[in-house]
Amino acid sequence: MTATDWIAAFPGLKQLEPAITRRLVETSTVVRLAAGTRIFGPGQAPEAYLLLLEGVVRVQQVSDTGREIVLYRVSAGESCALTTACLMGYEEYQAEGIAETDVEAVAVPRGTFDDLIASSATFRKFVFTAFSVRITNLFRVIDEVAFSRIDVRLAQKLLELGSGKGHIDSTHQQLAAELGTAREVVSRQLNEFQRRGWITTSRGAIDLARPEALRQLAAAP
Amino acid sequence: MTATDWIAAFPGLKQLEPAITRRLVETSTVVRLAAGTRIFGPGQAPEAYLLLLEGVVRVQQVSDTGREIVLYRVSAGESCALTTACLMGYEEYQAEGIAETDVEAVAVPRGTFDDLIASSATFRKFVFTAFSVRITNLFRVIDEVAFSRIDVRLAQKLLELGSGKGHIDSTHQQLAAELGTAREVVSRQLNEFQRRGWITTSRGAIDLARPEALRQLAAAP
DNA sequence: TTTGGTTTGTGACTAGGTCACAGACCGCAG
DNA sequence: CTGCGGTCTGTGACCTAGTCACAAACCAAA
Repeated sequence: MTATDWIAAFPGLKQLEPAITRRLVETSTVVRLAAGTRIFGPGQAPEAYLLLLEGVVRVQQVSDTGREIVLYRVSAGESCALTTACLMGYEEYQAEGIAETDVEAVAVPRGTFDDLIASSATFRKFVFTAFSVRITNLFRVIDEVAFSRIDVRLAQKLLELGSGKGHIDSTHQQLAAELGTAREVVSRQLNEFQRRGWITTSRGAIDLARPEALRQLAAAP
Repeated sequence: MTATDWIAAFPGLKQLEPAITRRLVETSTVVRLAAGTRIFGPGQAPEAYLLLLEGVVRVQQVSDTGREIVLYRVSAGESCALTTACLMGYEEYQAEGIAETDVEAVAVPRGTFDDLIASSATFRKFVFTAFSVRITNLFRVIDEVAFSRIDVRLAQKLLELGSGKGHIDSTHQQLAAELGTAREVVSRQLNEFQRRGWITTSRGAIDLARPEALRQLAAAP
């Protein structure tokens, strides 16, 4: 990945006007962050607009009582859109962003970001679409936390995390943090799933034995 | 309120460049909506950027099971920021906006909004700050729904709704929708508050007898 | 093989959401 | 004024989920 061709990784940016593209490429830098790095958090404002080339960033919230909940994830090809709102609005961010894997990203400085927003309708569309997706997503999170049963939510999360390989490397505690619930609750639900033969568990890992059964539960009203 | 002086109602817009101000005033229209009007909702995309001059818009979500939760309110002097994200990103909105009182607002057409974003740093700042505030707020909602006790949340809500006059005109059902919980739960908590002498209740109304007691509960960890 | 940290299991209890239904209250038509 | 229908509130029984305390299992490094 050289400094000049990363634009190709973002479908929404391919249509950018040539002069704009040059400005973007010239002033941005490609940064690498090790897994586990805290990218932003309360009292730690982000100072650049991030476009992810590789890896995953997890955005989560920690309550006063120490319980956690995952708000959303940013993957390759996406931007840290909400971070930007706070970047632009100078508000303090309540959530924190953690590099879940090694991350490679383009850091667009504040000034360039502002210029791009001003001068390119394509870039505006790109940024606002990203916003839009995240916000719709947040609304879904609120809906689920407030109104969905925990077994349904856990089934959904298992399918989401184990998509494809049918295997998940997470502790019960980590799954609880995903859902914003308590570890014991996850343990009990997993036991129930295992009793029904839907999954098999071992320390720090889960295998989906009957994903279709989970899918049926996940689709419950 | 004439068509030319409403800008004064928005502190963030006072610094706008004169040419921009003219453009904004000339292409926007002041609209009036009766209390109860549904301004936007699922399958009903907003087609203008709204700046509230008078009244309150309630943005809420209705779950499949019919339960509701209030996400936030937009008051005079504020903008329907999140709506705009969806307006710009062309995403379908999951939530709905209801005029809670009679509402007077400036409707800025999509084209003008786009022009303003492009040409005025002041307007950008205004819009992004509004975003920022809303998102921070949404994060707080998620935190409270996921981790706060219902008695604490109800006490907070009573104080919020009864600010000043110490009187609230809401049914238990409406309060439940504010918090995303069930009516019975609210009824029981209100009975408990009344038993302690903190409030007095009557059909469709609540009076705060000892707000300082509620405040103490609301501040609980 | 011991030791210490991490992960998981479990029982007892509390908080809160669900269900079913009863009664209270209110405005209004007769 | 008196019923009447609709809305609002109260309540008990029950279920789900979160909390607390503690034990057991597992793993890795000393």
